[in-house]
Amino acid sequence: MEQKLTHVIKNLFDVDMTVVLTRPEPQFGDWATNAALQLAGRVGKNPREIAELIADSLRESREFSEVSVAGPGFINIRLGDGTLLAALDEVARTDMSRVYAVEYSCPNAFKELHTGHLYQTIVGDILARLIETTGNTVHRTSFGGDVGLHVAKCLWGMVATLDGESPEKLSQVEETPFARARWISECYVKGAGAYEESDETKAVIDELNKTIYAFHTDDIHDTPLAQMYWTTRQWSFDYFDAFYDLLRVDHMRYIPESETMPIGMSVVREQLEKGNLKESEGAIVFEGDESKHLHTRVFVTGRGLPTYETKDIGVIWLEKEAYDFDRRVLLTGNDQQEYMRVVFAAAETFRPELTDTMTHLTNGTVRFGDGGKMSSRLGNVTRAIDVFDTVREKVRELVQDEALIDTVTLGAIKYVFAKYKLGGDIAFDINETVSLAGNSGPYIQYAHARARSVMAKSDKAPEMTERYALDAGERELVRKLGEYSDAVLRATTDLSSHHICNYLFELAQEFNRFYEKTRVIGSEHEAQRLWLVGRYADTLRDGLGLLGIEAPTSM
RNA sequence: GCACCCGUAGCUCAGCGGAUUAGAGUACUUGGCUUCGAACCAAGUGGUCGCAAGUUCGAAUCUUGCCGGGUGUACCA
Repeated sequence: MEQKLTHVIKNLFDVDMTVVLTRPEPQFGDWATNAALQLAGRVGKNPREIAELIADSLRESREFSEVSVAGPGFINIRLGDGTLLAALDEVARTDMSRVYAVEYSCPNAFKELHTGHLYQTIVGDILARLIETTGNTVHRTSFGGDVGLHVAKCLWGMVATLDGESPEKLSQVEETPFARARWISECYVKGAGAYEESDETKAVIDELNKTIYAFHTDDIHDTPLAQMYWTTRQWSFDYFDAFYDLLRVDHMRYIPESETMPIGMSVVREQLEKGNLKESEGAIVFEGDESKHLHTRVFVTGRGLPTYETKDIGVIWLEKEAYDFDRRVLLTGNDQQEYMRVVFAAAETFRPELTDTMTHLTNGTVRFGDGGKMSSRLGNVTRAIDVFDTVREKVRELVQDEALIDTVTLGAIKYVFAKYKLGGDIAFDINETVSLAGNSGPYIQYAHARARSVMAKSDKAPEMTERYALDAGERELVRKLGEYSDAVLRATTDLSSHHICNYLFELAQEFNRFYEKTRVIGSEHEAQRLWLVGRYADTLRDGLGLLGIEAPTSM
């Protein structure tokens, strides 16, 4: 389409321009362009005049059933039914064939996943899939701390809880990944409290912190404390996997801090020698550039300990080594935006080939609705599992089939996180999330199931030919179906899933309008209409699939 | 102080490579199921797109300045 218009314009006015086509209101046509208005200045003619010339030229083609000029000079184009139907099979996806590292979720070991992780895991999973569908290779990674003060507090809490450095007593803890994570979390709370309360304990925990580092640097596995550490560390990893299974998302490679730290440290030593890092007040820092609004950040503290900057550099190096990525996409909370700018700037200084290969996306925080009854019951929920369980309880009231409860629960949760543009805070209203009405996951799932059920009721074979004359309702539906690839393209180029949600919802509404006034089964056009219903159901299924949401055939 | 993000209907949000009459959901009002799944559909109420200038034939969209909210700003992550 665009090319055809570009060609026409070139012929008429000898001007090269990229024509932008938009989807206007149905009353205007299937496509519209304001090219004539843009040309007016360059050609020195009245825009309506230009538009008429272009329109005349387009009218010669059989593809268009109607070309009109409206308003100040818009060209509205209506396609012939055959062309409209044929366009459904045109896929506007580009094969990029690049290698991507996509990093998201990033929970710390020895802690439970909270709401932010839930949001980020789901969004990250969708982003990775979107990148993959455009023909790229994707390596999913997640990065978190398995060493550090939070681990020391936790380990101290374990010792206190078990009344000694007794790894054998760990068998007292209930043997499921979630129960173990819960227990570890309780130990952390105990340790964190003790750390604040007494200076003596604080000193002990600080010492413990060093001991834990030594478990890695000196490869210590046999002391009772080391056994406790390595065992519960593995519990943490098992818990992450269990959670990702529960969410039915792809697993990512978990890269623990202990692994990136030595890499980061060696980069720091190397860059200190090259002069890219400087010593300042006893610390090793990357000096910011005022003109670029980059602030100075510490890479190694005055006490010789690496900061997260160093560990993050380590992750980048490790991923580059492991995957030789062409591009790297990182998803974090938006509080890390400025911090990451500095890390990226440092990475690009150290290794210029990385310049412009890394993208940092940020997500806002999940806010819970206030005022509603359900939200007050949720209270100050921050654990991911609590959100999951609460939504599941609500779904249980509405879905009878036990086997579908998790599917619908995940449909609701994933959709509500996917439907917002990335970046802003999102309001999480429990009632709206599980509501099967409105722009929600279950609404789309239900719409799909309903369409499949209509299909199942007929014994005729769906059939469509390009010569079939569409009636008004059918035509609207076909037009909307044709916008699917646009929505996917927008989502992949913007790396934002909300375009898909908006589209799927609009499509479902369009279908419901069609279905309301059009008889399918028993109609003389049954075969063609079944074909449309099938096409519609497939589109819903594929779109939900991109969002990582299953589309059951009945519910 | 400086930097970044945000400000669109009562609420939650799309739209922002300028363009035909600013859209959805929700809430509220009304109408529609003895016929394919009404978790639906139709109609209505509701907005000086934070404010003010500027660029343009044309600005929610681009520029600048304000106001308001959030976040970050050297040894935490």
